[in-house]
Amino acid sequence: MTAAPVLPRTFFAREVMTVARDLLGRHLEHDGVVVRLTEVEAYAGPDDPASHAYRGITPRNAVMFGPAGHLYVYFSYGMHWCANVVCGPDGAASAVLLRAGEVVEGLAVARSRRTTARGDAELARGPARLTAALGIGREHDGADLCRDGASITLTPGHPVPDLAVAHGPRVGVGAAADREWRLWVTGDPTVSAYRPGGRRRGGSAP
DNA sequence: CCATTGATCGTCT
DNA sequence: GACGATCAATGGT
Repeated sequence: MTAAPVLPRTFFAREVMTVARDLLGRHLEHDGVVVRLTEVEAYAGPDDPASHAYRGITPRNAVMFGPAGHLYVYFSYGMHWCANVVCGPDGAASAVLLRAGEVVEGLAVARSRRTTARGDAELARGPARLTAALGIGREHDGADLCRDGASITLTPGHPVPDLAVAHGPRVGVGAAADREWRLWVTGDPTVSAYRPGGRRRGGSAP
């Protein structure tokens, strides 16, 4: 498909917010579908209460503690997969959650993987929808995006100017709500809806 | 358009 | 045993 160059590992081995900002507008490709990233969220390592790395290394989050440029894929709410790109120096355990994008190639394939989508803007609008549209799942946890011949690749795409980048608190996150580490392309219809963090519903019936 | 709720299970306490 | 970095369906304004 696209013959665009893959991003070098040095791109990912920088401070997590810097990488998150630079990921906007870039293209993520896998198995016949290309998505232009429109929304991302930064998560730091053990010092970030909202991060999966907050309580140290476990079997699930082990990839976060490894080298930058690998995919950290986790299982969410018993039915969805979400994908992060590991960032920063090795061991920093920081990562960027890929929250949403616009399908720019492979529309027919993406539609077949997302039959409940109401329109094309909804195909990859949300972290689990994005992985579904691209066909990314558990087998891609730890995938190296920088290796030559990688099945999942991040390519330059089209840069987004500073004026078009908005930021705010992370979606569905209660802890560290003051860190406005969610970045998105202003006004883009493929950006997901905001939902505040905190716990839903309280009581078990007596 | 907005708010609420069930689905469903790996992970960590 | 409780809790999610979520989604889709439902019912109301």
